[in-house]
Amino acid sequence: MDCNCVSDLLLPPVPALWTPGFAFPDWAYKPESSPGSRQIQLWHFILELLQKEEYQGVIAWQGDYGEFVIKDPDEVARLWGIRKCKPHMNYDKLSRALRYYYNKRILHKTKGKRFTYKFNFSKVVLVNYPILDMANSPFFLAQNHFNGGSTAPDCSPEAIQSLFPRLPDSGRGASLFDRGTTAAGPEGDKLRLDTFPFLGSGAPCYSKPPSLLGPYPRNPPFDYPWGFNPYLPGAFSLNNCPKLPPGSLYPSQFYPNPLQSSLSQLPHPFSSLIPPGDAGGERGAAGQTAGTNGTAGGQPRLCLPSYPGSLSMGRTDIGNGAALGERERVEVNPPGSGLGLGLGPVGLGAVTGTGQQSPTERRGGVKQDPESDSDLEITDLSDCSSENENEHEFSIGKESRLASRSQVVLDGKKGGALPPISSLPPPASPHPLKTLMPITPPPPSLPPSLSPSMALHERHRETETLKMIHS
DNA sequence: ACCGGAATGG
DNA sequence: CCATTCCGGT
Repeated sequence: MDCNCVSDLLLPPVPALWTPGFAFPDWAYKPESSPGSRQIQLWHFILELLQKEEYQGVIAWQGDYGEFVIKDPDEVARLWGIRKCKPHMNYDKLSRALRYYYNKRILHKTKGKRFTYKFNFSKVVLVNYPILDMANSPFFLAQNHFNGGSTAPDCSPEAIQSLFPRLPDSGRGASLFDRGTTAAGPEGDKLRLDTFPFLGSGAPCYSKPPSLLGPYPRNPPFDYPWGFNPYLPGAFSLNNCPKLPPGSLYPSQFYPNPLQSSLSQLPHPFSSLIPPGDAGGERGAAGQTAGTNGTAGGQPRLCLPSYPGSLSMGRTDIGNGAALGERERVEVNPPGSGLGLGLGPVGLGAVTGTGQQSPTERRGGVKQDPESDSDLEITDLSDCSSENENEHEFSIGKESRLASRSQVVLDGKKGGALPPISSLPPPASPHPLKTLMPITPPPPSLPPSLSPSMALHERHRETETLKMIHS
């Protein structure tokens, strides 16, 4: 049968980013993930749901960073079934699939809490547009921390390099890579770490990525080498971008673009660049329609390459755009390179007090008690280990390959489907910040010092401090 | 509810 | 590879 899944429909021509001076690697333009444009993956889907307000009654972030609760398992399964054209999908099966992620370290179960899982992004690397992504990725922010700052994120040159295959080297200025004397193939180039101060190895570990450092674009914490400065309006010529359909749950090709989402979260200049018209597109799942605005998913709005589902970060991949393999990846966690991004947990209290969760309590089982995890950020060492014995870093007993793979995860999507600022709830929001934040990741509980009311810069300071303490 | 093995399919 | 489906076991 041909269930008419939306996913089958509209597979838009590959989007592309034409921003001059900001070339993306070939793979970035690939519609889906590298390896043969796979189908949507469950965890991608989960993330998608999570970032959509419409589904908060069904699944939502809750608890620790990266932790989410499936409030309505059946519904989630149903949605997944629709997406995959598997009419007989049910939570049992879906959960089986989720369980497979344990080994891959993409997810793990939060024991003791029903229907609660947690993304493990500590090893996850945002591939596409790391810089911005990191800014948005609460996981990234948080987990680096939580998983023991020790668990360094991939800051190794290799890792980073793999992240920036051959990025922008826009006109002026330094290129991302040091084209060394010796010719460097796609593999030979060395990424200049200094390019990403916040990733920097020697550099100070910012508790937050640049884009979160300050409320306004005014003074970027640092300069962006290749002349690209996300804070500057010209950074992304959104105007020239071909638009894509809203990051809908369906066509995976439409994965929200990190970059864009990042923009949407950036202060005015950028957010305003984002074309309105967004989400909504869903066919109100189970009736919970997109309250936002029912604009059918007709209008495009992405201008970046769609999210490559599972890009492999293997540096080799890059040159050959096509067959990216997920083959052996670079050891991403070189023992020595540990430096974490030290990103603070700060999710910028987006949600803290907001109505992130709709009372769709279900089966009276799902506890909604953020407190349980709400200890300090630091506490979370448990995180992956919530029970996860073998969390001892990577060396997954199984296959190191798996491990690396999970890091590959790139995000892609995290913020993308955020409703355009314009469609966000009225400014009524208590905190201005809120608008800047991803609705997605709710920092369940912030240390007092990080309360949303705190000025951003203050927080930054604060975070820095914490960071120092931690170290 | 949750787990993970096994078989199977795309 | 990534699920999907089934299923026995906790």
